[in-house]
Amino acid sequence: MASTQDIRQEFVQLWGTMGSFWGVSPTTARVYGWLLSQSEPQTAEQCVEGLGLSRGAVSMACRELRDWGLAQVERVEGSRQQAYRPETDLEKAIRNIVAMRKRREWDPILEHLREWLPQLERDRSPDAQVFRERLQQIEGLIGLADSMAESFLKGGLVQKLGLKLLVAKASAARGPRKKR
Amino acid sequence: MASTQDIRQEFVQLWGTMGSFWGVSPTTARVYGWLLSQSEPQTAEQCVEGLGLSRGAVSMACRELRDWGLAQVERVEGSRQQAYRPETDLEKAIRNIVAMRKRREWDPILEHLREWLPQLERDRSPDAQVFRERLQQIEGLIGLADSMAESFLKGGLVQKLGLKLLVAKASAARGPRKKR
DNA sequence: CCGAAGTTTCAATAATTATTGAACGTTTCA
DNA sequence: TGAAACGTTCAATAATTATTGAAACTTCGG
Repeated sequence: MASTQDIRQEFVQLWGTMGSFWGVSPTTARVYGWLLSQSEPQTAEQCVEGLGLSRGAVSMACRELRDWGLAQVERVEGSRQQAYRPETDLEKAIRNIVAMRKRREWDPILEHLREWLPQLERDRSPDAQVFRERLQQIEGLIGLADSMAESFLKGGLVQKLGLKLLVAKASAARGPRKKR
Repeated sequence: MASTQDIRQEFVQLWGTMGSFWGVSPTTARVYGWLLSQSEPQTAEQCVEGLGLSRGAVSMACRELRDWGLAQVERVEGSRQQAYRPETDLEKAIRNIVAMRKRREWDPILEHLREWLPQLERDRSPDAQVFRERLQQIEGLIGLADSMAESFLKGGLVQKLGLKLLVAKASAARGPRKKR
């Protein structure tokens, strides 16, 4: 049967594979997972030992975590060491990630689309017409996603929408029983 | 000034960089972009010429697009060639992508979490306690994301929620004028 | 059944991305 | 001020992922 230590390692590994999902390297994600799995803030040394990474890799991962607002650095009492405290409010963590990816990735795409659309209007060929319509559709959809992201960043979309969905899900489960 | 051809190339390139966003290789994403940018379904040969890719790469990209439900294959009249027609309903496209990623990536994570949680209860140390609470939080949040994804897949979340947001956005723009 | 036209496969290679570790900084305190 | 303890950087290297292209396969008309 798996010990807490085993599960911790498996969790850290799994969490690492999700790195690409939110745009960081597996190592950075693993370090965040490691921090989350511990009750106390961890020093770089502890991360090195726990994860089998090089000193440099831990340093870079922790810096990236700080850039994303996913960890804070603290001084350890009576030592020169630093310890990293993870952001444990996951909704806040997600909000930080969404904000950064939106700024870095979506916003430039929207800009490009809005720059291209007027230029395409000058070409009256049916082919260019279709292309323009497609870009317009894309612009609309990404614009919508952008609004949703913004709304999420401002308030608690998760609270409002999430609760509604959970209630709906619960009542659906209560009513017609699960098939099979 | 940029011609339609130039813009098409830039768009295809940009679209390619978004591949990692939804979990396919840049080439696959570029081929989808190319198909979207054309008014008529394209043969493999046309993709090769338009994108400067090898025959094999186009073949693999198109297969992946079919797997994701993002393109259909059609026979060309009076020829043995095939032509690829892209899914142009973008909401449907997104739904396909969400469905596949959910199945491939989120669902296994949820399974693991639900397998680990009971095992952690046997360890009564305060450390394991904290770890368990963190995993519980994660499980709750991913579970919520899962419900939201499911709701999106079933009905038109975009229609319902999107319209609401668009209206809110429009009225905000009407009221207080844009700053600067 | 043959061969031409087209498509797919996959081992080899190229390109990209992640990781290391040794050298360089910085801080602290005797 | 010096040296020990710790942190950071980045060029070199390793690992991973994407792409090619030549060989194998399929389909179809004659």
